[in-house]
Amino acid sequence: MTQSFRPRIKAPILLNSAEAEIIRALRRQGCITSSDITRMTGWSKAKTAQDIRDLVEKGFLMEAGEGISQGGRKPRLLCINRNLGFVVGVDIGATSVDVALADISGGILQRYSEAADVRQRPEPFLSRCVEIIFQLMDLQGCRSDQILGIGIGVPGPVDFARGVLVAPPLMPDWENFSIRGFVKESFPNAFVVVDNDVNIMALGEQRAGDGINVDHFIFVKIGTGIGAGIVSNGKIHRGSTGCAGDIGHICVDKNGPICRCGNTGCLEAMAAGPAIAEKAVQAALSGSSPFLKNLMNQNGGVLRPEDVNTACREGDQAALEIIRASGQMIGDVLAGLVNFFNPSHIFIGGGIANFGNHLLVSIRRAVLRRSLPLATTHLSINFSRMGADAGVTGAVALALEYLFVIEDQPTTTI
Amino acid sequence: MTQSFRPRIKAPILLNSAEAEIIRALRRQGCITSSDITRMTGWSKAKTAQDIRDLVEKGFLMEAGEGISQGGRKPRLLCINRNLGFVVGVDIGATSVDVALADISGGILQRYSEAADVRQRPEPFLSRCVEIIFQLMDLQGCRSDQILGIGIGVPGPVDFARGVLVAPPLMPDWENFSIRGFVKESFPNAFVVVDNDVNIMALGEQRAGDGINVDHFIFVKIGTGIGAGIVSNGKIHRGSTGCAGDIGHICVDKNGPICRCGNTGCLEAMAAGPAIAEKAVQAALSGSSPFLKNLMNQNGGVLRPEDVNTACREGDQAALEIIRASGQMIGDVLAGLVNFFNPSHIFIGGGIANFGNHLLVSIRRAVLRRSLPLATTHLSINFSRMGADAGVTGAVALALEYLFVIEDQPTTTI
DNA sequence: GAACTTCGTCTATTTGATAGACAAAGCGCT
DNA sequence: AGCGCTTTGTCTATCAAATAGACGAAGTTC
Repeated sequence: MTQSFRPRIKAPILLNSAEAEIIRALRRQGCITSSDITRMTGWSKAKTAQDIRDLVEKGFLMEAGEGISQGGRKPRLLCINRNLGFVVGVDIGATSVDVALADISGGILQRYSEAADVRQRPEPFLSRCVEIIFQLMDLQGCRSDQILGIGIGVPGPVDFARGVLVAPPLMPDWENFSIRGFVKESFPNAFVVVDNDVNIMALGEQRAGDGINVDHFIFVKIGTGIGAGIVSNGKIHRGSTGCAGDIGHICVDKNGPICRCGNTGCLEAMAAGPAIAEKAVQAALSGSSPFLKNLMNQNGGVLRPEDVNTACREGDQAALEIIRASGQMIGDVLAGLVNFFNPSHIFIGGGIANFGNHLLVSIRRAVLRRSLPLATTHLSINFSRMGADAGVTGAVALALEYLFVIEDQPTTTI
Repeated sequence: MTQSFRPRIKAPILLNSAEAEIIRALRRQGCITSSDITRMTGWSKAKTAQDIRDLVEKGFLMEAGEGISQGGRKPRLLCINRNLGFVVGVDIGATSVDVALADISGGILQRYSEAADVRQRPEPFLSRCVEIIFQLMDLQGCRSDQILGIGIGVPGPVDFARGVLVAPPLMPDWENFSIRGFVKESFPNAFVVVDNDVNIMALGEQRAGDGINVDHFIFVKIGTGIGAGIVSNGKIHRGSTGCAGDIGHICVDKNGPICRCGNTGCLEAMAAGPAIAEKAVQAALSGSSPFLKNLMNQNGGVLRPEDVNTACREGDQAALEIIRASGQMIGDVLAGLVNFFNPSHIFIGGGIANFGNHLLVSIRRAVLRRSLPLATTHLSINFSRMGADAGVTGAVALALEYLFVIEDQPTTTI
């Protein structure tokens, strides 16, 4: 054996249920011994040993030295073969792109973010993404054919089965463009999955955040737009055409302003980032907030949503009022969704997530006032603690979910 | 063998996945041959024959004569042993109770409805239900120990795991009362499952109505109250505390009337049966509807929601307006839920379901106006065609779902 | 150093499924 | 009626997967 062992693997990776169980245990625990598996699965020692031998032979597992003795002979440790392959998570936002390179068990190895404008055509945008991926691969010493899965989150309605955007308001040029096809040209061995950005954030929260082991939750992203990722019975709910969670265009006030969707008084038009900035400009111009006026002059006549937050921290009353109003409108909509969906957790993320407690308190108050007691007694509403990581973590998780496919799934209901 | 074969079975019935597959095939097709099973499962003839022998021995299957030849030897037909046991479905409404006795494959054998007042204490109410069940059993010649499963739907929020009502507005005396424990005293062999009435209607629509093979839908019941049964990824979504679907208390107008829940402008307070009747009384008194005034005098000063429907059919403009207003409010709420949940179907049932097209058109129009195009292009909004059957059919399906338990479910995700 | 544990391998055995031979039963054509 | 062909159902030999348990290697504890 003159050359190091490097099996050629192609996605998707088919596993039988026994193999899946072993790999799942390894993902959770990192390192594990053969008799650990025997104990947790109830299999005989021989079967466990045989399955492990097979997985090692196929290149999924490798030995990792000896463990500590439990009062007898030292066990041999097993871990996932991190050189088998890699997965990539891409989180495309309206104004930025986040890329992560991860090993096959979901551990992030390299990470990179940069500003980007999603309104350009998909080809140059995605070419730049691919370039970033190659740079991260170089840093890690990873070849193109070792990329086995790529998960991509995009800020618009996705037809999940086809992997294309349908009528995306932010990025009209992307409509029906095959993101999967374009990316796959550079990574022939990879399985490419495209999903809505909020869905991947929800997935990230479920896999690596506070949403772990939570059966029913809603991840609300508040930024330029407002959207929700939904988890029902432990699974992402995408809806019949894949556009579930589009709560930004729920009506809060029939007599409200006109939204870019054409309707009046949509939540997004009244409570999202641009609306907050617009209200701030008005407060500055009307003189009700000297602080904002000052900030606006410094910024060259423009105010961003973050400026309202800054003003609020400095004790500016008008800014506080703007944030409270936003929180209340969001809370009013969430109250209805809590009655309908009865989640145990609501996680709030996106650019607004660092707006601190004033926003959160307003949201909570509105939800508690308008939801049924049975639905709110055990309801937790909090900012996601994952920050910008939720997106890429979820994109990596999405890639992994579709990279490993379990064969022979028997019928689950009668 | 002097006595006919009657095995003693106790719920829940444990099946392995092969047995489950056979029984599922039999449920669908009614009668089936051994080689049919071979073809649809891909198993060898020997395995199929062996499994069938086992199921016949256990009493689940029985032979049903010979089938027609396919060009060779005649096959022996197999069917489910209908004498093995029975299940019961009970649909408790606010003012009525529906009971059905069904065989083990869900076919309804006997059915009975009567008026009942759910506001009384649970013991006498449920005693009457048990009495009805025994009467249906007598008609069918079925013994008490042959009842293997009982599904019960109740009009209020149910803690599904415990099988008790939690803070039910319609039936406060039932709070925390163990329906399961009470019913099980009369049917020691039965597995008793209690669920919300709207959930069982959704289940009925899914199993025996137009919801078959529909992954994501909402069943909306409009009657004295308004509630929704939710199916996500083909499964009932009950939410974290089991009260999902309580859409009757979503706000439609902050300045609206006070609801019994204490809030203002709830959908239920403005668009459900009592609100319709109340508006009709006002229309009668104000003189805007001579027809309703006439009807009210005939009824002794009282108007029911059905009277508005009658008036509308006769061309009464005020009644039409009342119905349209209700439909619009319901549609406005559903529009938000369509954006959030993206179902492919909405089924409308309950006492209002025979209000005809005016209501439906108003609902559809409101939903289409306020929902996103991607969510509505393939959305169907229709009355449930099951009428009063949805409840009991679903209750029977619920009982069956928990009566048969498939062992050794392997992990489905990695 | 003796007694007891744990770990990992190996063998004999059991269990479950398969392939394919074969007989029974039926159809269609001459 | 007879012949060839098909389908059905049973039986047997065989293969594959999992188990139990023996056994030696390697460690710990007293």
